[in-house]
Amino acid sequence: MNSKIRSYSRAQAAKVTNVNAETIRYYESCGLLQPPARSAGGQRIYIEEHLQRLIFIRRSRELGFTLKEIKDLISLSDSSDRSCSQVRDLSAVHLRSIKAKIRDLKKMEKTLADMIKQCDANTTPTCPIIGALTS
Amino acid sequence: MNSKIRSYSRAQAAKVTNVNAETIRYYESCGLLQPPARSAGGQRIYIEEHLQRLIFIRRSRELGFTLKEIKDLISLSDSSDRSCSQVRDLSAVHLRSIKAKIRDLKKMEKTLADMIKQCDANTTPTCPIIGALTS
DNA sequence: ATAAACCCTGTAGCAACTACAGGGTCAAGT
DNA sequence: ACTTGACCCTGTAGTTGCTACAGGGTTTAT
Ligand SMILES: [Zn+2]
Ligand SMILES: [Zn+2]
Ligand SMILES: [Zn+2]
Ligand SMILES: [Zn+2]
Repeated sequence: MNSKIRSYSRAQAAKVTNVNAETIRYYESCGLLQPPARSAGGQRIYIEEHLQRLIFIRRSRELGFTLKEIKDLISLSDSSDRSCSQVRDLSAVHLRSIKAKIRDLKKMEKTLADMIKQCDANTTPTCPIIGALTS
Repeated sequence: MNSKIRSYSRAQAAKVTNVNAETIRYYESCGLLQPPARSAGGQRIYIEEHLQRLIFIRRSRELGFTLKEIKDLISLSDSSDRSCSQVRDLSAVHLRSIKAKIRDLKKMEKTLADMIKQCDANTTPTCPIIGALTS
């Protein structure tokens, strides 16, 4: 005998996975989420499998992976053989891009902080921030 | 007697300011760049003033300011009175958002680096990165 | 005169959603 | 059985900051 399969409406899936209900539909349209079964009236019926994938996507997004990268991660995780090194490489590439972003932002941060400091010390009628941007 | 005014085509302005020619048109459409005079044939004729503004916009973008923020900076820089503190405040708000982005990225960086380390040390058939995202 | 190089407008594409409009469906309460 | 309200459906448009066309017109030089 089969055990009963727990199913979920879109709103329920959204609540459980902490992924916005509209976004769930969007992920399906991008091919990130398998299209679920439909009720007689045409409404989507999600099962645990979908929730797991949604959580996978959400976690990956929280780590800054693009949807394209996540798609690749998903297919790697499905094809179990030798995927470990490929997952590692994908992640390493992504890590480098994060480091690059941090570098860029730190440069902005420093420049801005310096400018604001000059602005604080300013006694002339012209704002040194505007000056620096205009020069 | 007037000195001659040096004028520039879009491509020339792009070259001098290091702003893409299409982007220059885009900035005009957003109200960031004053619409320049036109030739008899309808082509835009830029002068130094436009170049300066384009450089201002580019520098601000390099500091991560949004176009909306840049618009505000421009109107502050035009209305010279008491603008210094307002420019400072706008910049300080922006600086905070940069700091927040850095914090987020650093968290991602750490998590990812840890995962990759675990992946390197992995001897099981399942990639621990996939595992961590799936769990 | 004719070609190359540029310009014009308007529109569509990118990423990753989010927010409708204008319907249809479902479950609970009466 | 019926109604209400909450949900769902599709398709489309908006967001940000560009970038890239298509299908023309203009300028400039030879
Ligand atoms: Zn691995
Ligand atoms: Zn990445
Ligand atoms: Zn100032
Ligand atoms: Zn900002």
